[in-house]
Parts: sequence; C-alpha cells; structure tokens
Amino acid sequence: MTSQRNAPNVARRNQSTRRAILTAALDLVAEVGYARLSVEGIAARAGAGKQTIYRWWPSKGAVLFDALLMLGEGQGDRPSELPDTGNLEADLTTVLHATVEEFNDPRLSEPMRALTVEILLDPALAADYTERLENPIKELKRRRLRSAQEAGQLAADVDLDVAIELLWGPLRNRWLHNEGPLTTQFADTVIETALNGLRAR
Amino acid sequence: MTSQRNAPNVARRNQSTRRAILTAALDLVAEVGYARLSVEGIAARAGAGKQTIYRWWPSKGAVLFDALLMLGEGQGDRPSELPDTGNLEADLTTVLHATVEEFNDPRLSEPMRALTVEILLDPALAADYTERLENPIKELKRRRLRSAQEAGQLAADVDLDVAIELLWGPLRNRWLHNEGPLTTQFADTVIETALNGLRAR
Amino acid sequence: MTSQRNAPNVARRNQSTRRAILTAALDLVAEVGYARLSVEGIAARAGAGKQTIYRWWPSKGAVLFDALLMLGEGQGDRPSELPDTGNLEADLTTVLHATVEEFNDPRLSEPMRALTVEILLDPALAADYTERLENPIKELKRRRLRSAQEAGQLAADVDLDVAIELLWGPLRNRWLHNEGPLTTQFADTVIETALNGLRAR
Amino acid sequence: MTSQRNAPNVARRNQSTRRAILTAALDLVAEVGYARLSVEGIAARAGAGKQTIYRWWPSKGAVLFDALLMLGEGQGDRPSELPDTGNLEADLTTVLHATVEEFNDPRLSEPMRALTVEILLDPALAADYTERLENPIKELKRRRLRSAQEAGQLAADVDLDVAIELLWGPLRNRWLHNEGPLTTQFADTVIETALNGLRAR
DNA sequence: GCGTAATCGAGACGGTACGTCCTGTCTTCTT
DNA sequence: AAGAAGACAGGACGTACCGTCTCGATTACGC
Repeated sequence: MTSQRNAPNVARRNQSTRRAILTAALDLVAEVGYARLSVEGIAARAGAGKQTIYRWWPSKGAVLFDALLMLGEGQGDRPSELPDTGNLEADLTTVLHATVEEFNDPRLSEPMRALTVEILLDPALAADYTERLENPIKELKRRRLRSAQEAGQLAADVDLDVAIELLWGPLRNRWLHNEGPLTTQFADTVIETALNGLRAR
Repeated sequence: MTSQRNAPNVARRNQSTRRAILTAALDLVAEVGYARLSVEGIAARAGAGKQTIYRWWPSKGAVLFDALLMLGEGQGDRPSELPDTGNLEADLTTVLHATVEEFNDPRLSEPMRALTVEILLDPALAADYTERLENPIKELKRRRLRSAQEAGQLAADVDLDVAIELLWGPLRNRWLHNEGPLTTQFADTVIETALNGLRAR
Repeated sequence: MTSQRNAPNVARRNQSTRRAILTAALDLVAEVGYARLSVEGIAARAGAGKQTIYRWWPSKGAVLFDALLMLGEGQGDRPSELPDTGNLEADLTTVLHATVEEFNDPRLSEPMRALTVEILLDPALAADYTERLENPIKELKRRRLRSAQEAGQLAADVDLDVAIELLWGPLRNRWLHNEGPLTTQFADTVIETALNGLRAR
Repeated sequence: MTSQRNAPNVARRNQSTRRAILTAALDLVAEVGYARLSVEGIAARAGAGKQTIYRWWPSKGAVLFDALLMLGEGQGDRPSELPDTGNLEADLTTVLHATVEEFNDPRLSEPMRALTVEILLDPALAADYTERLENPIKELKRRRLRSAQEAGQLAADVDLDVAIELLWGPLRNRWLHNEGPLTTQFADTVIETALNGLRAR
C-alpha cells in the first residue's frame, strides 16, 4: 500500500523487516490458510512488532497484496506487452496456458485466492488492487486484442472488454470458485469457443 | 441408541425463531455489511440465544444461505425450466435481464455477495451450495442449451458447460468484482458476442 | 468490587474461577511485584479469559483488593471489636504489635502496598476501599478510644481522629514509605509518646 | 579510555531543552494526572526527542523529581533552618501552616503526589529522594526539636524521629490519602494534641 | 392431562485476535 | 557530541466474537 493514514517516514523504513513481514505472510497463508491468517501471527513469525505492520499497511489484505507483488518482482515478470506473433489464437493459447500454470501453483494460488476474497470485502483494498494490478493488466490485454482487430483477426464491432471477459473470465471463475479442473485443454476449448461463437453455422 | 449430540429434533424446532434468525441475518448484512456480521449480532437482533443458532446451523454462512433460500421461497420462484420459446437469443435475453435486475436489487445482492464470499472460504458450505443451488440451476441452463443444440441454433460440437460460462459468467463477474455497471445492454452485448464469436468473418 | 458497569448476572458467577483469579493475582504480586502485574498475566495464570476478569472487576487494583479481602476471610478475622481490657495502653500494644507482624509478613505486605499505591492513582478504587475497609476499621478504633475516654484514660477534649492518626499513622508511614525498621519496640515508643505528649512537664 | 555509554557529557547539555522537558512534565501531570503521564507525551509536549529524556533521566519519576526541584528553586526557598523564635508551638504552627498551603496548591500538590507514588514503586528513585530531599529536611526538623529539647520545651527522653512523625505525619497522611480536608485548624489540633499527649491528667 | 425431555433465552466462560498505546533501544540526519 | 525525529521489538491494554457450556423457563409429546 502506498497511501497511509499519517504518512510515516518512508525513507527510514527498514527494508529487511519489510521483507520478513511479507515473507511471513506468504508462509502463513500457505501453512494455515487465509481464514486463520492474523496480523498477530505475521508479526510473531516475522519477529516484528504489530505496530510495525500497522504503521505501513492498513489491513492484512494489504500486506498480502504487497507480498504477492514482491513475489512477482522476484520473478522478473511484469511484461510490458503480451506476446504478439501475428497469430491471435496461438498467442492466447500461450498466455492462458501460463495462467493455468500459475493457478495450479499453490505458492501463488493460495495467497491470490486469499487476496481476491479480501478484495471482495474491502473496497479500499479493491481500489488499490484495481489501480495497481488489474487496470494495467487489462490494458495489456486490450492492446493485444486491438492489434488483432486491426489485423482483421477479430470482428471490427466486438467490444474488447467483453472479449477479454469471454477469453479470460472462464479460467478465473473455475479457479476462484473451484468449478472444475484447471487444464490447458479447458483453456483451449474456451479460446476456440469464444473465437468461433456458439451459434451453429 | 439412535440419538446423537448433533441430531436435534427437527420436529420440535421453533419456526418463528428460525424466521427471526434468518430475517435478522438479512437485516444485519444489509446494515453493517458482511465483514461485520457476527453470530452474536444475529442472535441479539433476533432475540435468540447463540446456542439456538449453533444448534441448527454450522456457520454464519449457512445461516445466510438459508436466509437467501427463504427470500427466494417468498417470491415463489424456483422455476423447473428456463423459458423455451424456440428462439434461443430471445430467451437468453429474458433470463439475463432478470439476472441483471436481481444483481441490482440490494436486498438480494448484498446477502448474495456475502454468501459468495463465505463459500469461497468454507469448503463444506461450498459443497452444500453446489448441491442445493448451483447444480440444479446449471442443469436448467444445460437443458435449455441442449434443446437449442437439437434445434440447430447452437453448434453441435459446443461444450455446453463452456457455453454456460461464456453466457452467464461475464454478468456474475461484473457483479461480484464490481468491474462495471450492470446493465441490460451489457447483457445483450455479451449474448450477441458469445453467440457470434469474436472472429472476423 | 460490587458496583459494575453493566451488571452481569452475579448468580451465575463461577466461584472456582473467581478464586483462581484472586489466587493468581496474589501469587503474581508476590512473584513479580506490583509494577509487573498485569491483567493478562493474572488471566493466564488463572487459566481464565481476560474478559472474565473485566466482567467482574474494573481494574487490576480491584482484583487485588478482592484478593486481599479473600485472604482476610480465610483467616477468619474481621473482628467486630478491638480488645478492651480496660487498660488502654496494654490494648494498644496488643493491637499495634499485631499490625507490626502483618506489615512484616510479605504475603500480606506486598499486595497491601500494591493496593495502597493503586488507591492513590484510582479515585473510584479509593472510594470503594474507604467504604469497605477503612471506615469500618476506623470506627472500631474510634469506639475503643471513646471507651477509654469515658473511662477517664484519655483526655476529654481529644479529637479521636487525630488520636487515631497519632497512634496508628507512624506505623503505616514507616511501612508504606520504608522509613525505618518495623519493630514492636517502635510501636511501643509511639504509643508511649503519643499518650504522654512531647512536652516536658 | 574514559568515555562510557552511560556518561553523557553534562557540559554539553542543552539547558533550554532541559527546562522544556521539566516544564512539560509538570504541565502534563497537571493536565492528565499521573496515571496517564508518559515519557512519550513529555517528549512530544517539550518538542524533544525521547532519547534526550532517556539520556539524562533513568525514569519518568526522576524527571518529575527534577521538575519539582526546579519549581522549588524558582521560589528561592530551601531554607537552611526552620524558624526558631524560642516558642516551639508558635514556630511549629508557622511551619505547618505553610505546609498546609503547599498541599492545597495544585501546582505543587499534583506533581508531589505523582512523585510520591513513583517513589513507592521505584526503590532507586526512593533512595535518591531520601538522600537529596527527605534527609536534609528531616535534619532541619530534628535540629529545631533538639533546640526545643535543650530549652526545656520538649521532654528530654522523647525520640525526636517519633516526635517528627507525630507532628508532621498526620498532615502528610491526610494529604496523600485524601483522608480529610487540609486546614490550618487541623494542623493546630495536631500540634496541640501531640505536644500535650492523649492521656487525661 | 401430566410428567418428561428437548428447545429456547440468556449469558458466563476459555480463548484468539483485534487495533492502540507506551516502553526503552536504535538509527539517521541536523545543529 | 547532543539533539529532534521517529522506526523498531515487544508487552499490555481493553474490546469484540468465537464456539462451548450451563442455567432456569417454556413448550409439546407420548404415555
């Protein structure tokens, strides 16, 4: 979280403590699950005082959010563009297969589910999440689809946000609501069905 | 010895207390939101003892679930079939417009969001929900789509579950994650796009 | 403490828990001293929840007060009169020697010092203490001195409250402020000096 | 190597900061009472760093002690002798009336009560206090009483420390334990009773 | 129609965690 | 070096709920 109540002096922040807290949060979510995750537990595990957590984060959800961002930074990801080989279907397959993999990795999946739930309960956190993660990623998707549209691979009158929802939504839903196994084959079916439409022709 | 600790005598159950508890749960979710809903609060509001709640429901999520079912019964809904006029697109429009309306009604929407969150956190509740609500409803959808398929309005090789996801998923996602305004126009766009597919032709 | 904020149901009070808490308070004062005594510590030692303490007592000082009263009850004391043999000086000697003994018993002395300090800081507790302990005891003293006055052993115009202060005050001060050793000999000197006065004659 | 961690260079001490801290301590005791006095609060009020306080004083009681000494210095008191007109009773009356006045002045009384409490809890502070304030003052009292003894106004066999206690104790007790109104009349009664003794004659 | 057994309201209880306050130490930058 | 500022680990505060557990006081059956 960037915005704070009373703006502690960020320059003096102890970075190793920050890392210890974020790591502890990830570890604990993995170990005991989100429902039993507590600020007290994170502080104890990190060897930090509770006040140190409350100084920098407004809620345990915000800690988890930063922890996930840290995880991402570590992997050097945050690409500035989605792949664009000129073949939309192939590129979507690449991207969604990677997503399937992430969703199936408990190290990522557990804290992401936890964060998602927290976001459903905490509008402030939701706003932060939308701004810092969802919107940028959605913009990447939008750009890729616009490029496809210009290349004539996507119908000109398609609403790109609806297209994004048709392509990425089903995967997220299966994951979040445990509505079935997350397989690359499912991703393939979704892509094909969304591109071709349901209608008989 | 048939009687167990966990087998209270349903016949003796006080129905007016039951209703008071479910009503209190709905009222409180509306008033203070899900995050601040507590069993203690429900009991106090309902003029009931906490034990009475714990005797009949395993969690506050289960109370909320029953409360929503009660809400539904009152409206005499629970149709045994989705409308089937022979025109799939028209029927989908009818159904999804009704869904839009439900999602925009705070009396239904707030407790439904709360229940959804609880389901994400509580596998036992999730199983109950899947069995008692989600599966029956999904079966209705599946039947309507199968009928369309047989009538040649849907491609023969379409996976019906994926089709359901493409048609109903975007609405639920917008609602659950507050990702945009829930309008009948959005529903129309989704239906059209899903039926026709994204591909230029 | 008798007066409570929101009057919990005294009839349902768990007496063994009450005793456990009071005993724990006494033990902890003896072990770690008053400065490090905490409600949290008492609860932990007693195997009780903190709320149980806060339900029945407004402060740790009040717990300590009740603990001391319990200690007194156990010893079957709380005499309804001070000894009155007809010989004032002898009776005062008896009483003050007993007081010296109490002050020199760490089991009583430590919690009493702690309570006294707490009373200095907490007017509500002070009022309770005055009403339930100090005033009754002072009345006993007053009665004994009045009897002596009527027997012609005390000057008729002596203010009894001042007399009490001259006789009992020095002992309490030595004890509370650690101003010297608490001996029976000191008590004797005080009695003699107070009775005879300072003036040369 | 002479310099130690615990030996700050007194010569470099910022006197205006020292005064600001002592003044803040007095102000805060007056405003919020002793129980809510905190080092943090003093530092904030004084515009000083907490470390500056911890560098020069071992406890908040010590700060309060110095603050009171500062208050005394300002009034130019610290007499080297108690008044000795040859009339003991008159001189005692003069002195105790002045004491009554001090105890009734909240500017002095509040921090003195606070300091007294702190002394009861902190043996190190108690030792300091005894050495720097109590003993010198007691020596003044002892000298005045010895002079009276030599002048034949006090019985030759009277223990001077007990006499001091009989004369000054009752006033202090009334003040510290709020045991009644502090009036010059009370002081007069104490003096008279202590000098003449309780015994009928 | 009368015990008797379960439900019910009430709420005390042992706990866990909350978010806040303060302690005493430490670090950093300023004077 | 001392000082202002304030982050930090830690401990305790007093509160809110959890889920379990007694308590009488109503019920509503089954004999």
